[in-house]
Amino acid sequence: MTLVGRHVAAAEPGAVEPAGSASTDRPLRADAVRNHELLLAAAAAAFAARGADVPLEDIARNAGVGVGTLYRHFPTRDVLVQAVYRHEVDVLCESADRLLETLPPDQALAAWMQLFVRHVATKRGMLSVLKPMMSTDAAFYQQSRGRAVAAATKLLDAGVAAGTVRSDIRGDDLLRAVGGICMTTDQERAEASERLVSLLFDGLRHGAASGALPAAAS
Amino acid sequence: MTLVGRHVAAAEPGAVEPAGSASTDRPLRADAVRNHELLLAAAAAAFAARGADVPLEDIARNAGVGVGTLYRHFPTRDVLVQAVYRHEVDVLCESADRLLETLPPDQALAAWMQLFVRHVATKRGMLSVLKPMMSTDAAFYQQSRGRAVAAATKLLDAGVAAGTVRSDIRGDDLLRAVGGICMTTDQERAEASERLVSLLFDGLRHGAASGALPAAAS
DNA sequence: GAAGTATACGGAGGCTCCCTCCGTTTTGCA
DNA sequence: TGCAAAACGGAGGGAGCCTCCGTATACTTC
Repeated sequence: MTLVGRHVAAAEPGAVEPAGSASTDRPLRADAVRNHELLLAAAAAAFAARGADVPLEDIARNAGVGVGTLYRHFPTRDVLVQAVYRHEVDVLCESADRLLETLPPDQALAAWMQLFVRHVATKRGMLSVLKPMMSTDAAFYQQSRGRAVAAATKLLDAGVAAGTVRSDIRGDDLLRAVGGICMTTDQERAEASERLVSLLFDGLRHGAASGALPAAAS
Repeated sequence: MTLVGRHVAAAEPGAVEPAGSASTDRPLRADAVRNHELLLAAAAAAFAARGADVPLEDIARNAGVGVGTLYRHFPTRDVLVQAVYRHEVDVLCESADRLLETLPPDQALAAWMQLFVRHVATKRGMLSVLKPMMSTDAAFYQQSRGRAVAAATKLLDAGVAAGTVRSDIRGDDLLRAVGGICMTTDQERAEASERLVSLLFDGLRHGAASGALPAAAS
């Protein structure tokens, strides 16, 4: 998980720094990096538990940090929401690689789909803020989606190569399907989503090549 | 400008009392009716001028009324927003009848289309609140739209009957077109919308049954 | 039209949350 | 080890929210 962008500047929501690349400014001090991460984690938990309207002071307190620090890192509630969102997507996408290293492709895919369900469930509280921002700052969200699609594609491709996953499903289709299931499922019963998604996964295995050329389908 | 949802007490939106019509309960006292209308007017003006985040206290003050009174009539910001919206649609639809009584059908239609432009322009500030509510309470907004379509249809039909408006356009098409123009037009220049809409109107006259060309209405 | 009563009004007050400001602490560098 | 620069923290002044209850006003009845 890369981090350490640079000191987050003005309140421009939309100019969130991609943290990985070396930045033009001097690097953050060690304590600043630590607090940035603590705040991100506390915010994610708070948004998930209590919606996007949680008092920022609570988030600061839970992060073990003063409000001043919170505002220095995230001058605006919107900036914080976006940062949390981006961070969660980062984690999700990176976990795809990690899963591929430790599990057979199809199992990695199954596990990742479940992670995705959790991911969406966690975001639900933020939705009321996220949705308006999606039209305001469409590019940002498009990009996040793109990364998720790339991760899904990678997993699918690995499964196809191993012959354990069918080859006629694209990454964006998969994402749409899983996302749709999460959306329509009852709020409180995330476990229903998980079941439905694992059902979907079984579908993905059906008709896998198993070493031979995949059967045609549409 | 940074919005940020205030701590909003949960309350049932949905039960908005029209106040004008006789209700099943005992009728409102005269001063209550008056204040209800004053508040509605003040809220409409405030939302249009300063967005849906205006302090409710300001609205109360501009209505010449105490906050307590505002909260008695509209326990929630959402309730107030919905009430304003409904009221504006009411006014718009009623004006269709009034225009038909005082003007030739085609001029009534032209005038109404311009009113509609103003209507949309006025609503723009409320959009940030209105949009989320539209998914929450879709039936309500569907119904509002239905009434607007009915009004448009009535005007079109009158024009067709008089032979001054072409007959191949339906009410909902017209509304979609005008609404679309208002949406895509630049925020500040409502006057551009008005010009585009009057252009649209000229199109409506083209191919009308009779060849007579009435003078343009303002 | 006077008296009585249900209704409605108003705004002070208590509370929550926001966000800035600046004295204090920590970090990294020489 | 000493010293800036960077970062921290939280007190404090505002702004809005919403409730509560004493006061005023509108209907009703006689």
